[in-house]
Amino acid sequence: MKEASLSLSDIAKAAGVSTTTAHRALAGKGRISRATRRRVSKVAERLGYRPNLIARSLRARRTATLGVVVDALDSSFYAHVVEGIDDVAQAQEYAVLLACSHGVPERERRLLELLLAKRVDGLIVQPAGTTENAAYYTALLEQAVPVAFADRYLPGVHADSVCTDNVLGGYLAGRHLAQLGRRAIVLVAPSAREGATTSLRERMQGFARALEDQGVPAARVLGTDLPADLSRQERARRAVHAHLASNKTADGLFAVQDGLAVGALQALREAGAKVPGAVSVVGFDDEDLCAYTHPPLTTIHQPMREIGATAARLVLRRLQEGYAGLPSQRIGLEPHLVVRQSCGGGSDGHRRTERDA
Amino acid sequence: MKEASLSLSDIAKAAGVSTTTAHRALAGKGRISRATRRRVSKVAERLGYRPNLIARSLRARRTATLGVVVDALDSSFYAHVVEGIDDVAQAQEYAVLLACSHGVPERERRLLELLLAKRVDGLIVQPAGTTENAAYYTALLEQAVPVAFADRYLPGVHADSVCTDNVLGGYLAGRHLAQLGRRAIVLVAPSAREGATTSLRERMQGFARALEDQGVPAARVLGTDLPADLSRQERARRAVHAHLASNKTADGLFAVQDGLAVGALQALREAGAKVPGAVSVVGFDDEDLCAYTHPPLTTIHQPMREIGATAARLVLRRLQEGYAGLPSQRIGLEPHLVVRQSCGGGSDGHRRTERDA
DNA sequence: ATGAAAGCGCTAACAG
DNA sequence: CTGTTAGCGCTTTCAT
Repeated sequence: MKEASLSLSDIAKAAGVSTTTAHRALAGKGRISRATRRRVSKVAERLGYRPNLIARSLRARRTATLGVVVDALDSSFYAHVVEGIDDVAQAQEYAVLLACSHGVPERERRLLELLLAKRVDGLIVQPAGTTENAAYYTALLEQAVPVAFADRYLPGVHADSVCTDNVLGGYLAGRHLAQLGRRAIVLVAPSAREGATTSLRERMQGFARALEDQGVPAARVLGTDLPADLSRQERARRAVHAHLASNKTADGLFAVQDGLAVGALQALREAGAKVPGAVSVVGFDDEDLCAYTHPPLTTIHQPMREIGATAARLVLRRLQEGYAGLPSQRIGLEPHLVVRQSCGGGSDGHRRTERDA
Repeated sequence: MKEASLSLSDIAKAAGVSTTTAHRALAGKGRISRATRRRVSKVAERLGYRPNLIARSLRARRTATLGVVVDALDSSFYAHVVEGIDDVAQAQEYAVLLACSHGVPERERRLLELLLAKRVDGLIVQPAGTTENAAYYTALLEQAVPVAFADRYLPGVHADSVCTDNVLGGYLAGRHLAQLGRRAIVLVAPSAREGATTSLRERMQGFARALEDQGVPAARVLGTDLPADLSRQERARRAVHAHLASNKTADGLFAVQDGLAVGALQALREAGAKVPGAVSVVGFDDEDLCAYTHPPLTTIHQPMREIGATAARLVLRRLQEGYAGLPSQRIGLEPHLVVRQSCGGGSDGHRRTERDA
């Protein structure tokens, strides 16, 4: 068993030079003779020298590490976003410190403090809550910590952010239902906590505007009275059942998250309402499971990987170009409609996007 | 804008004490008067002092960080595993450095070297390949680096590992098909690369043994001749089509990964073979999408979160109890059969496990 | 109860 | 081309 890891000075000693020389040899810069360089390199290799990046970070005051805090990984949505981040980070030789906040603002703050104490160079976060941490983030920005929000943002906090253009996404959903001739349209509301986020609010706004533009009556909102702790699926299932039970009708339904759409589909099936014959259903996110629901779910696709990659690039840009001059930017990536079979019209099972249409 | 972050000595200065005293005040140990302690704490708080964990790590020779390398996050499987790791890590005040190897052994090694250079205290990895990195891992273990494999292991490498009991999982699948009266059973092979992993080999072994125990003819293996770069779904789809086209029959099918099962289901549907009427299909993993396939997929459930959590605990145990004495252990977590509707027999759509059955 | 000093491993400024 | 020295921020002797 080899002993504790070797330091530069061990290598230097073994090669019979000073640590500075050893450093220059391995870093490959500064004046150094070919010969010494090769000799030192060889010794380092032979001994299995592994530079101590902690020491380097202390000295350099940078860690080449990005901190990432997300709600959770259990929906394919954020897993893809993190992959996008990882891609960009690896390409630029950055590492990623990851933690899940489980949507709890206070926990998020605790995690951010930990990452910051570990001196990450920048932060990418899917912010939980709405106003709880706003002042905290503003303070971070004043300290010139590079922060990029992903998927959601906090109004009034001037950090960079990358989201899907949720207003547009909602609009596409609404227009699609309207153009299919649907007139009695309902919308399944998310939980109060999730519904307070910018992304979900914007989806609903865009949706409402589309109906208005198309001269369709505003959508009735379902499920606002349900308990907070239900799963998305169960929440939607109950909301739709309640609606149907009170003898109300619907020929179009928009769920602002795919998870809700799944529950709605289930309720509709249980109630004997044909989808898409009697009711057209549109979801939002385009999670992996959408291709497998009954019937396959027409939904609004978010470019998940791209969200992560763009957020990472935003942070790295600030790191590389210097923080000061750059104004914060809010980037909205373009969503598109994926037509499957839950709305009628797109009956062949092939995925079709707005562009093809 | 506040200036660059404060050090302990800044706090000390502001409080009119030595850095040693400031340290004792904040660390809350060593002899210190109540008064000084409170005073220093107050100053630190007021100034927004954030300890530099990099410096602490350099000094302490530990980082309170776990390194995690996985194939990818894009199937729900590994996303759940990472969540399990994160849970345990957070509970013990550890952070997680995450990177994706995309199944490439050499990239995996490069990432591990990076994490090690960053001086993570331990490693959790889903090892890519079979023998490519075996010597590398053995060397790491000799250097007393705590390594735990998750989901798969490398034969001959004596690291801790946590996997589903894949032999048992395969066995459950085989027995289920046999007990349903299926006799012409086929097995969809994974790609050569994935098929070389311990987990997939063991699934196939367990499956074969079950058929044998039940007196059912050995399964014909489909798709071994397909190109390497197909998606799982497409691979299975083609394999099944080819089988059917050559006028062979099958009344039972086992796919060693859910992704393959999805493609098989698709091919069967395209060919007009009723599932589960004419053919029973069993998958493996119990990914999120299984509940949504046509028909919902009966599959072998792996305790994903638990795999991650257990691997994390294994590494932490070595960290806390000291490395030396502990022999490596291979942990096999119990899988179970989840009966949905792709096999017949479980027709109510409710999820039923072996235990309930 | 408090402080001075050294050192973790690296890098850069400054000689020579 | 090479070496000496100092210091990143923290913790830990070892005094006082």
